[in-house]
Amino acid sequence: MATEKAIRHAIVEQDNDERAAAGRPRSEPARKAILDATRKLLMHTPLLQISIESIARKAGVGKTTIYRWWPNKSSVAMEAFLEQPGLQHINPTTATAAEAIERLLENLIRQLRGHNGRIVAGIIAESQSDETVLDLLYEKFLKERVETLYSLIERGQKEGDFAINMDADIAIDMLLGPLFLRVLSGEHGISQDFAEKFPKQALMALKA
Amino acid sequence: MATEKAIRHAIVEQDNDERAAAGRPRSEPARKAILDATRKLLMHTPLLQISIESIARKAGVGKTTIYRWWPNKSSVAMEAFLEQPGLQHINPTTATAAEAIERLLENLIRQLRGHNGRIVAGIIAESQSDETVLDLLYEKFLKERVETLYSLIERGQKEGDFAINMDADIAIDMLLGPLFLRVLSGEHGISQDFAEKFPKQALMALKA
Amino acid sequence: MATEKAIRHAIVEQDNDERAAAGRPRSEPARKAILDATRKLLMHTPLLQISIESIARKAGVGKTTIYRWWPNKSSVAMEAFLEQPGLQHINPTTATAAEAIERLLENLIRQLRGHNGRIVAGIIAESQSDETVLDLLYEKFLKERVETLYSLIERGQKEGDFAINMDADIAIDMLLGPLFLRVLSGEHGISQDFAEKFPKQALMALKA
Amino acid sequence: MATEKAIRHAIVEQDNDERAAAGRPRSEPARKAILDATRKLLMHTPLLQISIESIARKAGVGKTTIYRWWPNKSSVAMEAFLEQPGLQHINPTTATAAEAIERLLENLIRQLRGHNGRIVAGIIAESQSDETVLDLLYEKFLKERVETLYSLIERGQKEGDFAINMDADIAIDMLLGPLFLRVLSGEHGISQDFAEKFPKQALMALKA
DNA sequence: AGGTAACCGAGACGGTACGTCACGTCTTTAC
DNA sequence: GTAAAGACGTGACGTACCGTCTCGGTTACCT
Repeated sequence: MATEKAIRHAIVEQDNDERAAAGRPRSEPARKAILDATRKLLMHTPLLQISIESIARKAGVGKTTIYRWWPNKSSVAMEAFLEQPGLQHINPTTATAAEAIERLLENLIRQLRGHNGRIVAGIIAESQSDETVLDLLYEKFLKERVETLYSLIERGQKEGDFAINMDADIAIDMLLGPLFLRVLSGEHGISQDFAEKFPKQALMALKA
Repeated sequence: MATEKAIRHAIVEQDNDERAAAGRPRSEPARKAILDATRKLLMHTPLLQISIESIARKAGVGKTTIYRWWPNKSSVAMEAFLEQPGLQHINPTTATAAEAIERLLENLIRQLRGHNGRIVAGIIAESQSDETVLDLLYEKFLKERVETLYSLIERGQKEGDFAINMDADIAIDMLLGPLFLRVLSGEHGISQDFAEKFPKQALMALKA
Repeated sequence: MATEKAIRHAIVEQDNDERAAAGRPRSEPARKAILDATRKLLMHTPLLQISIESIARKAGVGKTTIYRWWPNKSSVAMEAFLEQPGLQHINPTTATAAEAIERLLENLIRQLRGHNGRIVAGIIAESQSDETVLDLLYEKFLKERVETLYSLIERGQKEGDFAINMDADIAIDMLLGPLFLRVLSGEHGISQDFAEKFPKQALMALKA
Repeated sequence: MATEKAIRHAIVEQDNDERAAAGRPRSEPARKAILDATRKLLMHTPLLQISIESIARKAGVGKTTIYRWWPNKSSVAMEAFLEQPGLQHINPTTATAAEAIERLLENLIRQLRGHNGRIVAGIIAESQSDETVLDLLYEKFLKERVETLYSLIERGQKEGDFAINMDADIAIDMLLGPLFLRVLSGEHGISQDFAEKFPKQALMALKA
């Protein structure tokens, strides 16, 4: 059923080129109020302790309006998270694959520090009882970055910069794993020290 | 209060050499029933969806008995998890630091595949709203392994096997991060392919 | 506002001799669909459990169309009930007042057995939180019968058939009370046995 | 399920002679608070418009505590109604059956005037979608009175005071029907005028 | 013929209440 | 003092309807 709603949602999002559907159209103010309220709550409360009711209350919105458009609170949190400015993936264009990966990691670290880290951690936590949430997080946030990393690693290998006997999937895990480990490790997430040292050290590990 | 109980618990566990406290002693059958029931529930249900009530029901035990000895369900799950055979840390004694790390990783992977991975993932998820749980997981399960890795990395660096300009903390993250990433990534956790390739590839990354 | 709508409704019904109002006229098919759907739902569901939404759904009609013409579901149910054939009051013309009353009661019993009884019971029940509904039921269904009974009782008293020291209002209650008591008593409403015996026995009670 | 709870309730009520059941006993203050709150709400609100939540709120009690002991709000209302002083049935002992019936009716009228009438009307209304409620009302309130009337009518017939060709069931309906009709007729229920005249006139109807 | 007014279906909206579940605490009897 | 049992106040769940609203579209009368 979660899937059903997610699909409906996706369809509604996409068929804006066709003529408007019958009935009163979705309220944009309500949508914004919900996502704003969610973002504000996520500032100082772990997702697990946030309830749909508290979001509805804070947004001045009926519970049903939330349930009509999102299957669960993780999805709301995810949309609130993804809608922020500065979260789009930018494909780094640099001379070498190594440099591009370094930029990508720096960028990702910047995006996952502070509140955002807490939010992502909350979503991952919640996903442990609902796989579709995790899939959505991958699809909407990670996929582009992973695919970019994949091609960069291949390029680096072809150009002789990176070890040739290296599984790309595992290499990607070694680039992203430490990040998420820190994000999930509570307290203050990614430290300044880690943010500075990790991209360079990760690259070293890929070198031939 | 969680902390208070955890401490009481620790004391109770350790003062078995002192004279017995007054009153009826703790019921060992009840303790076992609780942990058994928890393990069975964890086989096919994510921790998030398990309730203290369901554990009590399944164990044929009063809720109070659980609350008396554990501060929350994550702690129960953790004790159920740690009490299994084959989970102790074994300090690998081999010729080289590299080989020792490889053994340690292989061992850890073996311990985190299947159900155990789901349990650990559940505990990490739950920890997002309660830091003490994460601390306990580190203390009881990860600490020894991390410390061993730490000294092995230092030894490898001294012996010239590992890169000298490498932050040990980050290196450890690169060894453990991919593991936990897989464990948390749902579905079937650590794949056979990953299990075989990762330890070797991780070591490559440390090499000078 | 309920009153307002009821009044508007009444006007609309009656001013068919005046020139038609501007704008699209009321849709007769929609009106019929609503009343039909209501009747069908009332066959196997108590009024209390029927919702405006379920009527609209079943009738293939917008909720607004119902709210535009009826103030609440009891009014819809009542119109659905009253629109049936065989429910009009027929003033019995017989030699004696006693016989006329007997005919009237027999007729009323016939009209209130089966589904109709359940519907009336539902309307009375609903009326406990909205007096206007009860008023409407009296006005549209009971009034004529009560007035007829009133004059028949007076006639019977004048002709010496009925006790002279008898309050007519109370006498009417004794004629109608048992009927509605049975109708409201659930299960199967008015039994065959009651239907046969009551009119005669009620008359006995009026005799001088 | 309603039945299940009602049965449980009944059992709990009756086995007070056996030894106390395990577990924390039912809270008498909570029970009283619930019934008091219900009575107060019924003073100025029809039962249909009262919600379990409003009762719980007013009583300072959890919703579950109500659901634990009563299957629906009608049952709560009924117990609140029946627990009042002066509602017990008193078997009138007088010289003649006629006088006894007159006393019984006077007593019943007294018990059903004012608020109590509204409450009973609300219960009957609610019962239209749940037969068990009506059964309970009969069992706990009406049964004794009906049985007493039954034997009084028989006695009156034997003694030659009442018409012999009279169905006792229907006679009882003619005694009680008008009462309930008035109670259900909204506004102010049983009028002073009715209260004074009805018992005598009803008796006249039974006379031979 | 075009304008306009009221209708129609669809369905989103802010609400209220539902009946259930689990929480963590408490109060009882029994061991 | 611990244990099982189970009631307690609390609060969130996800659902059903409420009565209102806002759309695009329709249908009749009135210029």
